[in-house]
Amino acid sequence: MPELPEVETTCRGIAPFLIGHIIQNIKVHEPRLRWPINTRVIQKQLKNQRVLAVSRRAKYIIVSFSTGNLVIHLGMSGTLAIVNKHTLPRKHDHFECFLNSGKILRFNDPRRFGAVLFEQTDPLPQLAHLGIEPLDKSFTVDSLYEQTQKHRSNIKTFLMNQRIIVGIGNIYANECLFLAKIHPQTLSYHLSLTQCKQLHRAIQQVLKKAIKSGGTTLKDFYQYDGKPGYFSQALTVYDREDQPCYRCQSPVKLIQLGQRATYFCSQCQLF
DNA sequence: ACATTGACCTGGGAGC
DNA sequence: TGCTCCCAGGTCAATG
Repeated sequence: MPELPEVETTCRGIAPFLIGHIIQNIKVHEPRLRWPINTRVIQKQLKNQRVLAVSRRAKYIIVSFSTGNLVIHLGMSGTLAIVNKHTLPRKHDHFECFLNSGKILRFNDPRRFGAVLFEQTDPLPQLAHLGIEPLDKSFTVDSLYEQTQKHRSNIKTFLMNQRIIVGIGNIYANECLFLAKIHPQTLSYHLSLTQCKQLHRAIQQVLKKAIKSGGTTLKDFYQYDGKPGYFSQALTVYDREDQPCYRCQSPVKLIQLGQRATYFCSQCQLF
């Protein structure tokens, strides 16, 4: 579930509890995530190490140590939480880091699509093929337009392709296209420069606003302190099939694109 | 080199 | 109440 705003929210939330603190112990309750957790390696590399930095790249969270990096992906249903040491583990708590402050960093993930890896190589192999950060200065209208001309898929699938732009998943792809008034089935190379301008603006606006709201909680996502994200209340088309469009009142449509639910207004969003 | 499809998992809701 | 079916925010390997 977690897209860029949720990962960013999580990252900002846990960072103050981690940076400068020492990992005293690690427990792996369930190593069978997307890639199996190598418990022995993680124990050896993290134990008694100080956290130097916490950062985000695409939908990955990177916790840096002098020995290497812990790379965490939340998959579809993963959350990270900071809890006190007496808080009992819940079902699907797969991984825990015990800090010298008495706090625990816990990774919970019912569907186990997430990942926890330790990497010593730089650059990190998981991140090698990732595209541009949409909130970065380098993400410009021109760079977006150039990319749209290079690809053959519809613009919604394009937006979700992590090799092109990172961090946008199904919810925010729908939301961005609604705000930009672009039909999701538009072929990316048919977009005009003007449409790219609108889309560029929409992407930054939607993501920034979602981060401010603490992300979107539909079902599984919670912030590091257990609070939900409040952007759900600001969703304009996602999960609103047959409900009136906030701009023109015509019913929001639902179609499948690239096997994903795609919501849009057929009156407002044009080719 | 692209774009598209199925597979990986569990849980919750709808329908019977 | 309980069963089955379908759906879910992501990614990657295997196809075309």
